Amino acid sequence: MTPNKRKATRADVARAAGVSTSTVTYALTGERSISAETRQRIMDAIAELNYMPNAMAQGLASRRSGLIALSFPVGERGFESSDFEYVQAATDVLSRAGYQLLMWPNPIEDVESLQRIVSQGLIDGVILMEVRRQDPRIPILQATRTPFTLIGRTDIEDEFSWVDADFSQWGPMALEHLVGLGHTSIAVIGLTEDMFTAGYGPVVRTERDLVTAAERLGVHLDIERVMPTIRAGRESMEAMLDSPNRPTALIGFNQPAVIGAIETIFAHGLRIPEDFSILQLGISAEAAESAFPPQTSVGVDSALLASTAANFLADQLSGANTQPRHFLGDAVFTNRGSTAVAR
Amino acid sequence: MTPNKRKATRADVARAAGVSTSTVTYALTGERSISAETRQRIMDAIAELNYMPNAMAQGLASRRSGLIALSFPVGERGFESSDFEYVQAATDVLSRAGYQLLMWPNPIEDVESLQRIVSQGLIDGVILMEVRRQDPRIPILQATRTPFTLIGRTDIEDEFSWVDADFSQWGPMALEHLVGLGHTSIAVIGLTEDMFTAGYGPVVRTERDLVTAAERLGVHLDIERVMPTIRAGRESMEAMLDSPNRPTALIGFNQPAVIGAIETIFAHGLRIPEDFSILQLGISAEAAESAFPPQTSVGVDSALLASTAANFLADQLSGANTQPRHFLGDAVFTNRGSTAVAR
DNA sequence: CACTTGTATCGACGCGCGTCGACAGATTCG
DNA sequence: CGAATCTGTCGACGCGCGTCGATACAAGTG
Repeated sequence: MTPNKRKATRADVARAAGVSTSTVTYALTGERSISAETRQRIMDAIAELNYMPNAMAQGLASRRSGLIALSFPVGERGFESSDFEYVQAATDVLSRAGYQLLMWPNPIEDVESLQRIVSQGLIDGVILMEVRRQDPRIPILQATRTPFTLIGRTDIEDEFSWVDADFSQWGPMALEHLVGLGHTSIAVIGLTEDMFTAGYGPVVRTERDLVTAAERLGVHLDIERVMPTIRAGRESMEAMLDSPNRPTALIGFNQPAVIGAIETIFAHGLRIPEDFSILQLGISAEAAESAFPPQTSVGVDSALLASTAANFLADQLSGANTQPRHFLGDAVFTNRGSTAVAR
Repeated sequence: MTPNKRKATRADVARAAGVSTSTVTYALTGERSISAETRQRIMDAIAELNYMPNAMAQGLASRRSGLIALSFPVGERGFESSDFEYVQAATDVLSRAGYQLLMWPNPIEDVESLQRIVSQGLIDGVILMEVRRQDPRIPILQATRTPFTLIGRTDIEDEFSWVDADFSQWGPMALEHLVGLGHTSIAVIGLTEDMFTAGYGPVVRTERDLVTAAERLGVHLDIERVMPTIRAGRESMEAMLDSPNRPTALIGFNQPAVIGAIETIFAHGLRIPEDFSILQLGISAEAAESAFPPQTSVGVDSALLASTAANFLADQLSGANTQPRHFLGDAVFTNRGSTAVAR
């Protein structure tokens, strides 16, 4: 309550407690043993003076900032609401481990900025989102010896710690659900090929696994690769509804396009799910629930991925675990009522 | 390319350039005049050594960290996708001004954590989101003399810098659009009263202004205050569709509830917008466009709000402007086709 | 009892930078 | 032409903390 002009420093506490400044530090960090009564005197002085260690000075002396950057490039596809689930989950874990999260929404290509911020010693570690098969951010982090963890995978999988969805489960799980409802001709709205190759590898396998599962289950698949726009989705669905082997269900792996597809389905006088079933892959819970109708989905628990990644990084920084670690998140099926028995 | 063990420091640069360390600093900051040739020698040495000032040391010496915290409490209503628009816009402005954005998703009530982080001297300023009429975060920031700017308003408006939507425009603008289309009985799905009073004042006025505008325009308003859930929205709309003075249009100020309302409208065999018009207030562009059908809306340019707030704070920190500043963002009408002429 | 081990504390130094006072030389002014 | 001012540079110090070696003393060891 007394209006101190200056913030209390370690020296003030030492003076008030009648000890030396290093003793204050040891009482706080526990790096060396301190008698109970001395510690108590120090704690009293700290409470009295409202002392709080200066983060900058700690960082300078200890060479650790307590800051972790989260690189989530906004890129061409913009935000999805699931991105926030990542941020939230990572923040929770990291703040419990004593770290703060720094936002880093710069594009993947903006390597100079990344270079700058890690060279400044401002950051103890980095979590990378939207990882590409060959990601330009990684060489920089390696060169500066900055610990990092990926949410996603690169072409080289073994050298770094990463977490990712187990995409191989998505196709089979989605198909089995629809086939179980009696669908035999199923449309797939995926992404254009260049977005796959520019993007990252495991996603490509999703489609391959879809085809394999379709052959095994003996159903017909009509795979369309469309741009992630509402318009492209409309046109694509229009074509499929006019085709001879007209599908009765849709697996979507491209949110904007699926929105267009839904419009087209309604425009044809079809009801969802009575006349046409929809199942989306990798859609966030929020988006799935606020759509009309709410979308049944197969995806991953993104909060789990993010918190696992955060834990990997925290362990690495504390020295608890230096080896690269990997985590594949199981596919999660959520029925929200947008699929039904085939007519 | 040479594998330096240690990071280059200011002393290394000084040695390489044959000057003193302080001269290096002055060459970098421009605080004192430096001859062109000396500056060039220093710049060469910097490039050669790949020198980058240490952020912690700079922070310690200058008492400024270059970090700005963004407090966006997640609270009971969770994320909206528009939240990301704020983050993105604020980051852009601040990074241009040389600041980094720190995420601070802790709840409003978690004042000890806030207290801690600002007392540590880790943060130069704070941007507050989800501001309440009496916000517990503000006294803490004042006590620690931490500059801050609000996105939203408190009961006391004049003492702090803030930016906010001009809610008073929303109701009239929405109503005039609908009345212009011939609607005379209009439903309103708003928030429950306790969420208003717990929340912040200006929102309350939105509703008052709606009523005033309705009287002026001579139309009938059916205002429902419902919980922000899909279920509550269904029930509310169900009741309104059964009422004698059945509305032909809906003004929504409660996204989850409107989703439920839309389901109900479809369930009654009504088409949007042919049989029933919908206009939403304060919905983010992303949410409005990914809804079915895309939602015509009246709201605010949230990116503009956020970047204005960021500019206010940056100016305050640079000493360019110490006075509190205010900004009211004009209402923005976006026609996405969910309204039509009344039948 | 002499010696090692352990406990509790102090003092000095370094982390890398910003800033202030001092100073030599060049320039301007009356 | 001497004094005042300006330009360019140096050296020393402080920011607040972590850490290491030294020290004084108590407790355990043979």
